[in-house]
Amino acid sequence: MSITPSATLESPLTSTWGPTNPYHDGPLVMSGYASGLWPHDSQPQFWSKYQVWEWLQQVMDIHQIDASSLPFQNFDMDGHQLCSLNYHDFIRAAGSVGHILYNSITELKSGGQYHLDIGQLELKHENLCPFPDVSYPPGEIYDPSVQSLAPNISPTPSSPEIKRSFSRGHQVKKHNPRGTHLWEFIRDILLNPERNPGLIKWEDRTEGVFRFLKSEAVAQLWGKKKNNSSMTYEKLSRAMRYYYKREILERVDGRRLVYKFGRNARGWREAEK
DNA sequence: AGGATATTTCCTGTTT
DNA sequence: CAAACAGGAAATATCC
Repeated sequence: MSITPSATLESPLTSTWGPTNPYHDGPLVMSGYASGLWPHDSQPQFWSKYQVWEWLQQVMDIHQIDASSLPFQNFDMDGHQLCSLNYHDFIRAAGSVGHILYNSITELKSGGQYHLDIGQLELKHENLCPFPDVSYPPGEIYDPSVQSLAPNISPTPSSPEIKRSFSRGHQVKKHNPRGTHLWEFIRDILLNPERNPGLIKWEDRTEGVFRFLKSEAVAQLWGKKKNNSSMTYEKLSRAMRYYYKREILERVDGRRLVYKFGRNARGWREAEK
């Protein structure tokens, strides 16, 4: 599997994503996925090149790794090709973050279960991470600044256009304050069990019930995303409660720290119902 | 410039 | 008692 040195370096996806990105080298580079359109309902094998990039961006977001340090050009491929890469391919293509990406895609491939005999589906034990990861402190507040991973893969001065605005088909609809809405942020963490340091856990996957395991850590991560270091679970939960009225979340009383996706929350289901 | 949307911040009271 | 949960109000941040 060669990493395809990207012949089509600047494909159609290189428009620009926000000429107004106020924080150039800021801690965050903003996520780039269109709200509600995250293709989690499809198998990675079927992702388009664009979706592969969205996945890359999301994994970077969740790990608080500056996405500009990731050579997206090395992933100029569709989901089928992505799924054929082995661990070393990822290391070659992404350096030290390669193993995170590998774990993520492996998780998605096996977790996403079923057919598509592309020849993988090896290892499917989420508890058996084949590679030692940067494991976040088990019971500590996950310190986002611990980018112990690929802190520098040469900050590629040539601004890697992770950007979006793929005028293809739909997308770019509403407006959301900086990238993702809170519920999408939560959903995406849930959908990335790979290196999710036990922040949130599914209680009932098919029903959309989940529980915060490390509420304050999630709040910190959310705050990090919104560039708000004073975010707390107290405040985050207020925002969560506002979702009840909008039916993005359903109330789950009795169980503390437990929420459930409502009819207006999209993209969290396994296959679709 | 201004309205709409989505939180963020604060707070008082209740429940677990 | 220490967390969570509940919502109302008002302040903010972004978007378009």
